[in-house]
Amino acid sequence: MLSTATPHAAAPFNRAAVAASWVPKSDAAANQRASQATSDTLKLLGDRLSPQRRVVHAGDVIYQAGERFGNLYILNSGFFKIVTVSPDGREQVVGLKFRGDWLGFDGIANNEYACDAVAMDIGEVWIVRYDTLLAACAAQPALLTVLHEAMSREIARDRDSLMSVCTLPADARVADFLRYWAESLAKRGMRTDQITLRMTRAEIGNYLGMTLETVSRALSKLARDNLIRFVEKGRRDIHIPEVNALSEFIQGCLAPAASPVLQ
Amino acid sequence: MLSTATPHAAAPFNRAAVAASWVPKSDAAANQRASQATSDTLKLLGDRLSPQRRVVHAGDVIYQAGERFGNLYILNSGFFKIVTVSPDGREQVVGLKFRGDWLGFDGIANNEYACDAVAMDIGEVWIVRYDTLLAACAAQPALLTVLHEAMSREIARDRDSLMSVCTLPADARVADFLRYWAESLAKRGMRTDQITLRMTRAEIGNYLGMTLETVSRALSKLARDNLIRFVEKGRRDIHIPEVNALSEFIQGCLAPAASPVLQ
DNA sequence: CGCCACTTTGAATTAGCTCAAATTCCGTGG
DNA sequence: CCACGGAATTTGAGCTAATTCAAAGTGGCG
Repeated sequence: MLSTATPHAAAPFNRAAVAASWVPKSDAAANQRASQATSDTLKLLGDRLSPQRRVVHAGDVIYQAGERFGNLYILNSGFFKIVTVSPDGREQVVGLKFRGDWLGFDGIANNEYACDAVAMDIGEVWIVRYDTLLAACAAQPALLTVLHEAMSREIARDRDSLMSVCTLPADARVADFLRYWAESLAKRGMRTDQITLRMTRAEIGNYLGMTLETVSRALSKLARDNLIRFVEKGRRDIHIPEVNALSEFIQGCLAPAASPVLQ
Repeated sequence: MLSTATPHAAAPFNRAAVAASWVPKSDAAANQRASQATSDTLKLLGDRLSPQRRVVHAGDVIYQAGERFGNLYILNSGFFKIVTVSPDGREQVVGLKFRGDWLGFDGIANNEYACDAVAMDIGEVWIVRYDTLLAACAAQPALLTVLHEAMSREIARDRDSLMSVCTLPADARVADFLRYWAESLAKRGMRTDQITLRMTRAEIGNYLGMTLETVSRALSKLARDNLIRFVEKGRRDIHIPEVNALSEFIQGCLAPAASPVLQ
């Protein structure tokens, strides 16, 4: 029971083997609770901060790396990608943002934003001056709680991202990406059976650490296996009959030789 | 000047080509400022919170995934790794912590920790009850500033991690890992010419998304190129004559065919 | 001193990348 | 309304970086 090497990366610890073939199931009740929580939080923020609102269109840049920090942004609707550029010019999509997510936390530490926030669709962001927010938090502890929870969620999510990139083979990474997107929608009360990817294959590949061709091949494979279906013309709309099936597919990628019956 | 494909992953954007061969240099003055800032912050926290202190030894677990959240921890000395386990048993080192870093932010959102914090050496952590901290922050805005800066830094750092894994080939990833470690020490006023890795090759590989053999080969190559030197017996102590040379090496991995003179 | 975990190195294999070409989609202008 | 052109996507074929498997070497610690 020593480190059973995973397909993609070594597993240097001994605990991995424990949770054999348990597959996490999407929990409809939990999603509904989360959806309510998102709405409640947005209502709280809207009421207490009465923030400035801004309608954005695909491609709009809310803030850019290097720009002086001052505002945090709350995404009321639409989809954003977060992009960083290394000093030597490498670009990387490092995060995706959905309704209820905050943008701009990265700017607090050095008083300037560390990345770009780019809208991927029509949407609305709420603009909150950071110092105004802090003042409001002093009077309303509930606001501070909400703020910290948002930062905490972002930290936890970033780690999941790293885990996916480090431990999953390409096909599974794409499946996990779709699962994540669908779950994100489900947690916000949006329909999850049919999703519209607002990213090109190249962007998805960049986010997942693979080439656009590999993304395309992975999607084709998922379609062949009936885990997804391309809707109509255009390959941006994807029908996912059963989100849980994606999780099982990921499992299958990890333990290709394990027979579930024997042993 | 359209997307010049990077060796490891596609570059889906056009901005990448701009910053040609600019290599970020380690800035001694900035490091000294950062070191002072870390000390100042720790002093502030120590004075205002007079936190409970705990000495830890290598292998000690400060908190575990699933455990009820209640405390944040401030690392006064020593080194920690942050490990997450997916539901299906994949383990992943998702972060490294140094003096002045906080641990436990991931627990705020769901009121339970999402990962394990494991000491890699002897050290001391300061224990702060989260609600106590919030109360103190209400009276001392400086504390809140410090808290948010720490969370912000963690978010930014996690993104750098993802960028490294997604855009760099294996050798460069290892070089970047060493550079990151050395820089982290430098920013805290510790000597950086000779560092002691507290991780096995397997752990480093896990953190960087590659196998232990690949880590070993990459380190051997770096030693062959005189970018690092193994100190004495034992391959955990590494001498880095010139941290900036590591950055240049990373550059070289990215643009193997680019001649710096021509064009 | 000897065991055991860690590391190194080699050889063969393969997942994913690069390069290339064909196809589809969508916006634009005739 | 339809033709056209550029961008995105798909798919194939070969190649390469990194993995897997294997074996030998090394060091720390009881």
